[in-house]
Amino acid sequence: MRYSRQREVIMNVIHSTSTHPTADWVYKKTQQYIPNISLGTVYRNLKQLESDGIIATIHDGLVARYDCNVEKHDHLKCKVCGSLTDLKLDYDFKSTVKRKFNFNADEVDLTIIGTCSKHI
Amino acid sequence: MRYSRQREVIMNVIHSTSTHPTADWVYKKTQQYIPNISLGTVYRNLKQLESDGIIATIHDGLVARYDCNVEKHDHLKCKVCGSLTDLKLDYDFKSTVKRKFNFNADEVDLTIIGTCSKHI
DNA sequence: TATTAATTAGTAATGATTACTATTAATTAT
DNA sequence: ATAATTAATAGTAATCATTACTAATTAATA
Repeated sequence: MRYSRQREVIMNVIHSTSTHPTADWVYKKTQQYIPNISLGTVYRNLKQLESDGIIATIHDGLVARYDCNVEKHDHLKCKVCGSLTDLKLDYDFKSTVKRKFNFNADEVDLTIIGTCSKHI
Repeated sequence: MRYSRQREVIMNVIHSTSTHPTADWVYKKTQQYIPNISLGTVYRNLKQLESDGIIATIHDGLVARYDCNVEKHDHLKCKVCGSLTDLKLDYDFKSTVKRKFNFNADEVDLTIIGTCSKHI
């Protein structure tokens, strides 16, 4: 993978926020630095950065969000404002599903849906 | 909500499988009974059945799947064949997130990704 | 049986994402 | 430093899942 200014800006934009932005949000933000950047370039680079393990993709309903936190973690999703917050829970389901289903678990995708502290 | 043959067939189709079908799969299946059924009708009814608590929607990556099992449960997703299997795990995260984040949890969306018994 | 309003088929529109192509630009060998 | 090579880009068209729209149909009801 060789250098491109577009990719560098995209990386910086993603690392500048913890809001788990969508591709469109990243696109609009990068346009502030490279006005004629293409949406396809954003998508291509996000995919590339993910496969290089530099960012992570979160499927939030029907849109993809991107996360610069690549360590395994879980999310809190607020029904009211739609915000997504990182958290790390403690669990170990691997042995359970191996025993009960002979299923080899690799990862756990866990989101808790509810109301965040701002809207209680 | 008043009776329609389309909705009845859609319900029967969903209850005839445990594969968590997509809207398109349901559409093709209902066409075997009502050849000129409209895809929009399928979507509208799936949404209606969900809001009546008769079926549940599962967001699998970027497509929606539908489940006649409306009791709270979790899923095993196989990376190889894409299959989705129901299971019920034991956990209680509500008190933890209330204490740590003052977050009011309503539901947990939990999927374990890995390899199912058929492909080990 | 006539009236009313929910439901439908068919089609167009939307929104997110991917594919395509000619051009540009980062690297590499000269 | 310059030319050759090829990854990456901008711009646009295409795709896929889903939703919106509208005139016609049909289940419930008075």
